[in-house]
Amino acid sequence: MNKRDFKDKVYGELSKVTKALSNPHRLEIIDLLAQGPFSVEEIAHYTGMSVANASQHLQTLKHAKLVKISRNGNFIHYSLAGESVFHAWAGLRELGLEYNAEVEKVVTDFRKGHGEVTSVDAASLVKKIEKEEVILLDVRPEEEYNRGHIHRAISAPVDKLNEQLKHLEKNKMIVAYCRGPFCVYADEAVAMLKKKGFNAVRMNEGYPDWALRGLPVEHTTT
Amino acid sequence: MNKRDFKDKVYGELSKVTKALSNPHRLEIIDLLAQGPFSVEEIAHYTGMSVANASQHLQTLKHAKLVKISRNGNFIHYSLAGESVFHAWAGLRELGLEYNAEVEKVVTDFRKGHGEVTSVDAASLVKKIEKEEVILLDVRPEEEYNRGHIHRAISAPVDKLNEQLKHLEKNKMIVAYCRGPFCVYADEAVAMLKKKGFNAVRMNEGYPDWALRGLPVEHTTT
DNA sequence: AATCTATTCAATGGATAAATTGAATGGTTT
DNA sequence: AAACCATTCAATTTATCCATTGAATAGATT
Repeated sequence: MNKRDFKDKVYGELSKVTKALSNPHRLEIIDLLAQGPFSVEEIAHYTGMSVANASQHLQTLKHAKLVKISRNGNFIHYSLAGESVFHAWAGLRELGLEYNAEVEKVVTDFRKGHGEVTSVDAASLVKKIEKEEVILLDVRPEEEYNRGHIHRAISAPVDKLNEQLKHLEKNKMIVAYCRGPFCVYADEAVAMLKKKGFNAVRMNEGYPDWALRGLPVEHTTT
Repeated sequence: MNKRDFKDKVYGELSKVTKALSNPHRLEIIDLLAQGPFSVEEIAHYTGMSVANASQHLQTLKHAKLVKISRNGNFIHYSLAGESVFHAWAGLRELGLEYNAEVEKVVTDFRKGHGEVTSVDAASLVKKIEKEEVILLDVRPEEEYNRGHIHRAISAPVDKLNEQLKHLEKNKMIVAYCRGPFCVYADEAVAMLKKKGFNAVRMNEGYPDWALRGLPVEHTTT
């Protein structure tokens, strides 16, 4: 095998992976699967695709070795093939947020539309959370909280947040987090909390970012 | 802007970036530009494309904000738009090498074809290099060495390596590095050195990986 | 100002990707 | 074993991508 053939093969193989990542729906799927396993129907519903279409995209991701499957009764659950898939996704996310003004603009505009949602980063929160100087809310669906969440976080799915308001102290800062920087649950939660007079901000990083850095989490040992 | 529109916009914008990365030629260009700026003609020559075709791909990369240009006399030099482009590329590279058996197979097969080239990683070398227990050869074209290289590395372009052989000590281990894990210069150099009776290995990481980690380098201050 | 030259553009034809529809598959459960 | 259900496949249409060719552009040099 000569030099040129080698290069063609290497970059060709790698481009199979990047090709699988070159579609908005598939990126959304990757971002979702970073939370854990989901069935095809759940994925289709969450991403607003038809089941057949979602299935096709999942096949594409599977052939690129980006996701893997596991059967669970009648359902097939898809999840990321490994840690470096999330790692690579995080790299692309960062690239988008740092160098593509469009992406950043869309995100900040959306947050302004929700009443100036301000965000904080994980690093500045670790100690405050441990000392219980802030209240940490996990506003993802309860199912995802149960799979794993940040240490000391309280489950408060955004659509059931109303019921929990009375148990929250008004004088403590409230930090809401969800799936990641593009997840809107935290924005909705912060907007609602501020309307009710709470001092609330969102954390940019999601659960998977936190967990990958080895910061304290709680999860069911399986 | 509602939830769905927001997601469509965010993942849509991000997919423009991944789409730009979804072509083998463009990946090769990114990998090359990690070494520094190159003209269109140089890029075309190195990647074996026609100039017009290379230019088109470069336009694609430019629109995705992955590369930037700078004029230099009659030439336009392309380089990576920033550090997180290399970062994201490194993430994808790792993904390919870890989860895509094909990529790894191609690389190891190629090295076997060059007489069992063994490789070492940067971490294990830092101290040995500083103590001068090993000889470190930069086998990239001299031009790239001049732009920046690892501290204590000797420039020994693979096509001129022959002349330098007499100055090398036979009893020290020789480590060759080049552009990165997919760069073949180091393999060629190691194969040649071993044939002549030297104790040679290749380093997987290239100059940009080394520099990004903040390990000691020398470069022209511009 | 005219020429030179690296780079880009525009147009073409062939190849590949995406959403939709409806049918098929293959484990589960009754 | 039959019925069921989540998922996948096959076929179609539409849209987008890629390499090639030859012409155009826009800085730099003379």
